[in-house]
Amino acid sequence: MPELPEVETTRRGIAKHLYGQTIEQVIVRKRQLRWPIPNRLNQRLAGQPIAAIRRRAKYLILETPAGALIIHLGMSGSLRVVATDQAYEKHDHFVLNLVNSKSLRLRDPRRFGAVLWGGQHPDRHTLLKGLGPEPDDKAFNTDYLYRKTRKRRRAIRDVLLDGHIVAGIGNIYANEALFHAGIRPGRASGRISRPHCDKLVTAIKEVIRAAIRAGGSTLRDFQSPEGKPGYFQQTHYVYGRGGQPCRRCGQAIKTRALGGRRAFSCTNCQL
DNA sequence: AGGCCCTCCTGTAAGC
DNA sequence: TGCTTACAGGAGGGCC
Repeated sequence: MPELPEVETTRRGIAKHLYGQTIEQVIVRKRQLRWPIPNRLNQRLAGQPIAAIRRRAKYLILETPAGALIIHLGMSGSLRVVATDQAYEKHDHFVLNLVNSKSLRLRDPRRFGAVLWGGQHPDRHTLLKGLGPEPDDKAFNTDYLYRKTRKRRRAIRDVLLDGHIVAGIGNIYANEALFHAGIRPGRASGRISRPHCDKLVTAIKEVIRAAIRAGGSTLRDFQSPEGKPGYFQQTHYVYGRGGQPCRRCGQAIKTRALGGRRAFSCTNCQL
């Protein structure tokens, strides 16, 4: 569910409650998420101060002197900080109680999320080590995307979803960025010219930056840790707008299945 | 090695 | 109204 902007919104929302705090207790209420939550997290983390909470792609990394906890929200995960004595909600699977009587809770109805032990070097974890650059990284530039797509037949939309090429982009922002760059989602990525790669890189950086500013997109499940919705979906040009008029030219937005996931485009504005 | 497909799970909404 | 079905923002893993 949550893509980079929603995960970053979550990070910012919980960070202010976590900085300088100490973990009192770890409670695993349902161990089987995408992978089983590791044993002994309570022994590892009880008494540990929270040194930082970072984001890499769609992963959140909670750092303590004893090691780092890696959290992924999957499709339906959300994190909130509430009073420890507040009743659990349905699907609250993982809990970090803090010494200040606050509680960080991971709620994840579909259980595609993950809680993993990252040790002293979470960025070397199997799931993180092969990730591509962040969209806002200087390393994610025209030359890089051009090079990565040469001789590739894959649809450009699917390339953007591949975290090993660029980190954190999901179906919403892939479709939105492609609209702004004027490229159809199904175009073979190897056939995209250098000027269009340039447009696309710029569009990705802008769309992601704007979405973070707006607090992400609220679709089915996502809300920020404060319970406020994200507002970016109000500025979607194509995603979720099948059949509706293009905001630029008025032609109906087309929806099509691409690799089992929907792709949205305006066939007039995008070539 | 690239690329395609399947899979995990529940909630929601559309369709009949 | 109520039952059934399709689909959903992720992404690793298996297979060709």
